[in-house]
Amino acid sequence: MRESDFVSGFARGLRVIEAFGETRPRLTIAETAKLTDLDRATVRRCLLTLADLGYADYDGKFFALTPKVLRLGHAYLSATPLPLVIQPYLDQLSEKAGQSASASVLDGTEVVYIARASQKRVMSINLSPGSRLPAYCASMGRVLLAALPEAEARNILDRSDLKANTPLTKTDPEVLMEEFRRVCAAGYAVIDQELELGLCSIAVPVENDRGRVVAAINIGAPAAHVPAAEMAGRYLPLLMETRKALRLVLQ
Amino acid sequence: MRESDFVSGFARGLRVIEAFGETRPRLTIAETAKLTDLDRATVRRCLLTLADLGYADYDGKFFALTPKVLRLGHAYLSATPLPLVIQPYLDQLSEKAGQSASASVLDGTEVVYIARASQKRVMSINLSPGSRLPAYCASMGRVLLAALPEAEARNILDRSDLKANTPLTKTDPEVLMEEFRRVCAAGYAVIDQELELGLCSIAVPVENDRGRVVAAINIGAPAAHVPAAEMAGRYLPLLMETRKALRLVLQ
DNA sequence: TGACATTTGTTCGTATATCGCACATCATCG
DNA sequence: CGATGATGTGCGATATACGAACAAATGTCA
Repeated sequence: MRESDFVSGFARGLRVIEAFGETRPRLTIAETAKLTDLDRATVRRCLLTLADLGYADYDGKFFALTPKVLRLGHAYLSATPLPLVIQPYLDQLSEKAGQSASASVLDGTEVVYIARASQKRVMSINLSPGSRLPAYCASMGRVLLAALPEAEARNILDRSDLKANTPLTKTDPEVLMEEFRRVCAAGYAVIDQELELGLCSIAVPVENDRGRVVAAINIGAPAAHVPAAEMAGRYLPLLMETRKALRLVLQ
Repeated sequence: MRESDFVSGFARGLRVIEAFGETRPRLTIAETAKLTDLDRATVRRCLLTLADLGYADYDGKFFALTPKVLRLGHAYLSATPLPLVIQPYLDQLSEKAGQSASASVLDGTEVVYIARASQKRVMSINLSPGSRLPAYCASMGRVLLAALPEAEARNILDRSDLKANTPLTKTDPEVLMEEFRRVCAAGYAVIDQELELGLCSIAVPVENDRGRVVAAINIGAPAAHVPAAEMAGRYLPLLMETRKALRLVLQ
């Protein structure tokens, strides 16, 4: 691609949108400039453009995104058949298992939830389509990374912030790579409270009819209710069944 | 705002993103140009920029959005405390009612779902945060429109495509305006299969501690299970209770 | 099949719009 | 009041959009 085939004004604007998020509901021009590392004048023009298009509100001091920006993300969710196709299977899976079931894809070092069927319980995880988790310590992340060529998986690990969310979190790249090989061979991954204490999950990859891994599905359960050792015995058959059904419908 | 405070390259790029969606997973340059009414060369630059930034994939012929664009919409969901605060209340509400509960805000002529707690049932509605419904025929839309000054509500109706989704859908602007006045006085709205046959719902507005309407919450139920006439009797107390609790925590 | 018409993708020159800097202005606070 | 930090603005250098022309692919019809 030639350099002139790049619209830097557009790229700068997208960076401005991403500056919002994670407890940053309202930003001033100067704050946004610092976060994006762009010139204040540039940021100002982008923010005023967003406001003019209705993607942001402006009270003269603070800018805040409006629900209209959801259209941008929604363009992906509604344009991609994947979430729509997977949802009913997920609903069924969740009902049969009596636990929450989710589907996700890989984006860089993170898994992104594209669909979810949650069970109403006392301990409920606050996840919904669009939510992100670090791939290295999530069950779906493990199967998605395990499906990649080793070099790619290692590259993603290198770029990941491998921190111990709990005392059980595996953070050593070598240990993780070994785990990926095990997951690849077994066809599923179990996480025992590596993301959050008290939470276990089990995931399997989902392939399309050509055998390419296009997503992962998982079942999450409270460790107090289902010990990690029992996850596979209880839920693997259900997951495998769903995986097989999806393989037939995903082109 | 001066004309020079508008970054048209950015605005054009956002239009390109929105061109995807609704059964348009993959677009060529020429298709996108037609949809956005932009020059092919301009569209090409925008799409290549998206691909370069990882927001889109390009196979030499078709462009497709990647999960990364969800970050843009997610910037709103995670930056706005509203969805996060409302979710646990919604979970509780859904559990007590034994039906799906949702929260939404108004965006133009549509309501946008910002949180949802769904019950696993045979007949389950496929809605999630980011989903959109026309406001005029949705229960949450009715209470949100009813909370606006009459002139504004009428303006939105004028801009709406008032079509009869079912034989029960109200499409006459005068009838709807009258309905808004009734909803405003009663403090809740009931929809009897106006959006889809077999689906009833009831909604109430949610105010912050200063009394401003910031969202709406609703409960949806199969008409076969709960006739519209029984919705208020069964669910209004629960909704009012949730509304009252939210009013205390929303600043 | 082959010739023609149509559509699509790409390149290029130039008029125009945007960027980033420097400076002006304004508000806040010790 | 001066210092600090924020927003608004004018201007030259630079980057981008537009339109047209070209190249390549695709479709059409005899």
